[in-house]
Amino acid sequence: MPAVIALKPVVKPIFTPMNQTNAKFEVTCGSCNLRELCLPGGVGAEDLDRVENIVYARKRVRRGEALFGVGDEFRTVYAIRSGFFKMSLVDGDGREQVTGFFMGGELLGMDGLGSGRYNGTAIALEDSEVCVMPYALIEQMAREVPSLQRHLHAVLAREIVRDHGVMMLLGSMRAEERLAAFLINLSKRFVRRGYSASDFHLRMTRDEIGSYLGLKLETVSRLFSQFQKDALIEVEQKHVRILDIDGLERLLHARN
Amino acid sequence: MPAVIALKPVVKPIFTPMNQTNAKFEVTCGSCNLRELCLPGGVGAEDLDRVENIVYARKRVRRGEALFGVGDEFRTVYAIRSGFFKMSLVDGDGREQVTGFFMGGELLGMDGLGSGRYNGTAIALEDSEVCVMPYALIEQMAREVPSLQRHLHAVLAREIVRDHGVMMLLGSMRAEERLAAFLINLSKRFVRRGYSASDFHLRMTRDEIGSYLGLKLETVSRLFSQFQKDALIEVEQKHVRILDIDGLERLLHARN
DNA sequence: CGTAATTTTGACTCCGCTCAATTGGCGTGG
DNA sequence: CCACGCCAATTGAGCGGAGTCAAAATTACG
Repeated sequence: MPAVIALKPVVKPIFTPMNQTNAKFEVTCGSCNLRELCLPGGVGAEDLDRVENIVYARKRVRRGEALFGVGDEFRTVYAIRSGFFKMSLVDGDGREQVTGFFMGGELLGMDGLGSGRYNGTAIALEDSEVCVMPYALIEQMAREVPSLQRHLHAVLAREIVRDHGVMMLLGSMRAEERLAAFLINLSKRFVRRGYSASDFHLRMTRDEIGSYLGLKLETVSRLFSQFQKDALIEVEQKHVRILDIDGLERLLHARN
Repeated sequence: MPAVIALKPVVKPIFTPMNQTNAKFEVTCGSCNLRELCLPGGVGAEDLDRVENIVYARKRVRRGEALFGVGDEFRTVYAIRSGFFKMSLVDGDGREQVTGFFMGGELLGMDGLGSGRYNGTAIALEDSEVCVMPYALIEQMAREVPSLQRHLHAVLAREIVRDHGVMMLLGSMRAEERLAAFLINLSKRFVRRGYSASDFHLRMTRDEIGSYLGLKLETVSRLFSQFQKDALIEVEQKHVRILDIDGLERLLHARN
């Protein structure tokens, strides 16, 4: 604890609270129901009170707003407390690529760590709240708490593994397989957070889904219609109900 | 130093030298010309002699052999001392996806860190030599040497950024743009290692290039032929000479 | 309540895939 | 050393899946 307190002054002046009430937190990591999914994942109770001090502030991000943008100086990592985000890249020619969708307990901004600047833009797809964790504090704490260090590495590695999965999806699946994989993935992640596995609200547009899956929005829309015709799902705008998850799985694993 | 020595016995029994002479290293990190690209990248001279102890052994891998395979227990990270590797994934249906090609100074195996098992297979595309670095040692040393910790994180983050680049490539580029991007990327990496930017030997097959780029081998072959017809490159089997790098760049950034 | 944004659907096109045949390299063994 | 066989690469012909362009329908939002 003392070491952390000692470090804070160094970091503090940099982080001027941007727009919101963040002084005292109603919820600490210890009582946060997303803890297991989040950065303090593998940290035992004995170290948790120290690790909690990593959370420097809370920040609200309104739907449509950017949490950070490409090229912004990297200083902090964000944990999603509530809400939903997309991460995207734009190359020199204005081409957008959505690299992922993120929900409660997941971490944003770690890719900035390589170059000192965020490599992509994080945009809230609904009103959200994040925990602000200065990287300097994480670094410091990771040295002192091995379980945190281990978990931090695991989180980074898991992001790499996830990306490889997306590469496989983009590199070797057909359009309908991609959408099936996408729906199954969303379903699983909702379940882990206590929501329905079969009934959920898409927070992103067809265009954003298409960008993520390497398809055009028209193709995504057609596939939704076709899945509905095949009694795999029910879609009404952004509301999706999965009727036949096994059917989706079969579609996904169908050789050819 | 004492701490490291103390740790070694714990780890040692696990790592029985597999097939090669690895007792004494002719080359240490300090005198390795790939150091800047490698794990000890940002580590100053004062800490280098300690960090060097991370390299537990050297290992030779013959062309075609696997350095590790999917599902193998994760214990070590490998740094490529010489040679060339491909990393690939196979999903349940036998579908292969090449997730990357790796050369001198680059790290292999870090994705295993998330789950305790390697997530993909690393196969040597030419006779190669790697430095074997037990993760337990890296972890330990990262706690003691902040510059190593920082660099380790940076390396992980850069892999994520790289993967996002590939996602953009797969998700929103046309075939010829993909191949142009691929050639430009290879060229840059060869240059950093002191090889020719314009004249190199592809160590992978058309099929492997295709897998990486989300294309079929026939398409890759046709594109090589077309690039040659357009006087952008000269190809003869695995030998490539870039004649017009600007032309390739233009092709890459041509909107539509 | 009106305007903009998103989604759906249709018709047509074209890029990259499939299938197939041929050529070329390279290592192995007679 | 050459012939054989195997694997990699090239090239062609034809096809089909996803993209493009366009218009209409529905919804979201100020």
